Amino acid sequence: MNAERQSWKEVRDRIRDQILDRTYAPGDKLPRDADIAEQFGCARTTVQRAMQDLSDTGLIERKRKGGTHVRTDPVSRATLDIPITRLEVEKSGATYGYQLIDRRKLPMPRDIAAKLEQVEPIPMLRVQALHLADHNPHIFEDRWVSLETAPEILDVDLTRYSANEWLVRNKPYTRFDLRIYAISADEKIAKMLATEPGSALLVIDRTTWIGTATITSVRSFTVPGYQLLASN
Amino acid sequence: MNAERQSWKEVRDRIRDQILDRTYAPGDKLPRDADIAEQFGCARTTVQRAMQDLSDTGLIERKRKGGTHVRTDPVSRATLDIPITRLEVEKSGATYGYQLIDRRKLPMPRDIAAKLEQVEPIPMLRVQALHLADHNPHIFEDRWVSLETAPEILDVDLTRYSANEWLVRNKPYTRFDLRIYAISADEKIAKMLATEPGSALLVIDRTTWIGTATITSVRSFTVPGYQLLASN
DNA sequence: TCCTTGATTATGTAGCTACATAAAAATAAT
DNA sequence: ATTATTTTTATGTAGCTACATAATCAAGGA
Repeated sequence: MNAERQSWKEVRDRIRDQILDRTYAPGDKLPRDADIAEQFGCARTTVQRAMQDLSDTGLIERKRKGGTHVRTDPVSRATLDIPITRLEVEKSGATYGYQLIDRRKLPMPRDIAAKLEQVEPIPMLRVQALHLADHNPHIFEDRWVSLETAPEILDVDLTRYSANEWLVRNKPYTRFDLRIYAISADEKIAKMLATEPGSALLVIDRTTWIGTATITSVRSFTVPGYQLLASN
Repeated sequence: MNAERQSWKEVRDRIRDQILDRTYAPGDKLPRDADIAEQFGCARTTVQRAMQDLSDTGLIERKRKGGTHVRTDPVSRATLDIPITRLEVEKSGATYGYQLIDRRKLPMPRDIAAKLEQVEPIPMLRVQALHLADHNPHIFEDRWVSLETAPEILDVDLTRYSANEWLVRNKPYTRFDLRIYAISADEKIAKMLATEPGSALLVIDRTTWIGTATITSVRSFTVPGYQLLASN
């Protein structure tokens, strides 16, 4: 007869349970996929999928020939979703507003060049804009856009549409880089976000590439109290 | 004869390219997996794997019977790795140091209860500790540990080993929740981190569960200048 | 002893088939 | 017309086989 079909998620959970209850302690070697498959009465494919998932989430480590080991130092691997700012605001139930502060072609400053991993200076458009939630400042973004990769941005009416939105829709990236930190608001930023100079702000630096070509680099200054959420 | 074997990653990249070059624009419906498979001369399984990956990274959306569509509002999905603090410090090349500030059984305060999604008050251990990098303050952690889920923590010598490390090694979680924000350092925290009151700090709130049982909730105050990195 | 080379082996991946499942579309019943 | 039911269909998943690949281990040679 045949055992019940079991999904790889069930198998994953059972293996995870065995790790949690110390059947397999940190550092221990797990049996070969084939053996586990036999033990569970399922196909090796299924075990492989389960193992792959456990490996992805950082609970185990797998090496060809070396076998599977329970990680001694499991990492917390969280998924961070960064949506378009407008959608984020609207999802919270607030009315979204947008305001262009400045837009001009400028030579690429040194620090931006570094972030873009760009040696040759390329023409760029600098766009500063404010995102509002219920008419209150929400995020101030200071953005540099490559005019080599995205020259069409020059024809976009940035007083009406945010570069954020236009780029995300029209210039999909293949790679990006995030940097999250806190700063004290200086005079200018404080005024922009209608807060006090010196208040602590969460800043999100994001740079995107398509292939090796640079698209854009943004520094987003969030309003005091802003929180980034993640989970698994 | 047979076409060359192709990996699902190649297939994924080719499909992604077609999306990037607007063969399939945002909102467009992609052909059925089977048709793409035929077009590419590979098995449907391979296309399925490729599609699954594109779906995971937020570029496309898939629905049974509904088919596959290019997302109109692609999300940036980043993976955030949060290692054990000691390893993070050591990886940066600095010497790690640890210092227990306080450790006591306390009734569970209201805000912690909320974070733990805990209705009934349970006995908890509060642990405050400082992580050092090259003898300088690096992260100050304010932690609440459930004595129901992790009673063994009472037997751990927390003056020598950090609760962070002990928990991560001994109490694997099945779920966690992250919250990242910025605060201005108050007197106490400033002193702890050897910085000025009012400086902007990145704070990481992390709560973990095993099943529905709560394990711990930590608030980590990072030293000024601390950065969280993520990428895809 | 050290280095190279080759065999071994556990995981990784592709292709196939078969069936499950959700959702849309078509049809029947009210 | 509107609702309920059935059929259709595209994705999702499991199991199988076959082969690829990387890491390890063992054997052989300088």
